[in-house]
Amino acid sequence: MGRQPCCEKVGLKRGPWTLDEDSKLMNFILNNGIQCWRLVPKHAGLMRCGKSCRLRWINYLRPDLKRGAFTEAEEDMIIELHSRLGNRWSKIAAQLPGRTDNEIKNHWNTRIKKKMKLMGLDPLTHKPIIEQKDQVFAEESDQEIHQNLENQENVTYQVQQNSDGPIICDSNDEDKNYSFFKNSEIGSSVMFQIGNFSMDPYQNWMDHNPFMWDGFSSLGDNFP
DNA sequence: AAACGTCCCAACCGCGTTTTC
DNA sequence: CGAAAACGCGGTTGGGACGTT
Repeated sequence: MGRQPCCEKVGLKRGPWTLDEDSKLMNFILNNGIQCWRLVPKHAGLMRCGKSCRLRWINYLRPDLKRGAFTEAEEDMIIELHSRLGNRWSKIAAQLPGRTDNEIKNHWNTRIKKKMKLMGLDPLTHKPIIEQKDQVFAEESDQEIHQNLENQENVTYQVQQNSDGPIICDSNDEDKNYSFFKNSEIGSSVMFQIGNFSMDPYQNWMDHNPFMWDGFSSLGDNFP
């Protein structure tokens, strides 16, 4: 023995909701609340399954939905939350009043992903995308890293402007310039903790670059 | 104006978890 | 306690809207 089936599977309507269906569902829920989604379509006079009613209510009919375009602040928050929570859209939506998980997911897939790629960031990892020419640096630098490892603890580079945008320069060797930090502030310094470098230069970059959403760390441990 | 391509989003699908019997 | 349905979530898709050729 288990639960009763949620609805009769035959004869159910699918596809886009009509105004009449919306009206019936809205009126029923506003007058009766939600006790059991299985019973909602039956009592509201709808030929839909409870699951479909639930989705329609949550994503479209709920009176507290904000609707309209996402603001810059909302986008920033989504990016930050995604970097911490990954594709846990319902958790992300819980931090954005009036927005649904479906809405945020759609916005992420259609807008924010592209925006991040344009910024040179991988939407999956939120870390800079290493281009082909940078990979040459990464490969060449491996040997150098190990040489430095024997000589000093930290290596400092400075971010400078050239015709192609920000580059970092080895402060100890003016001939060595690397087009690596495209979103970095001109004049800032970059210090690698050489002692923590591994054999994999790509992993080194992932683990030790100093530009990883530091501004968001203030949000602390308020998230589950 | 028509054909085609791209974008966007509502809705569906399938799966893991929770709840109920 | 196990079985089965409800629930909730994330991935995917269908098709309308819009832009481009």
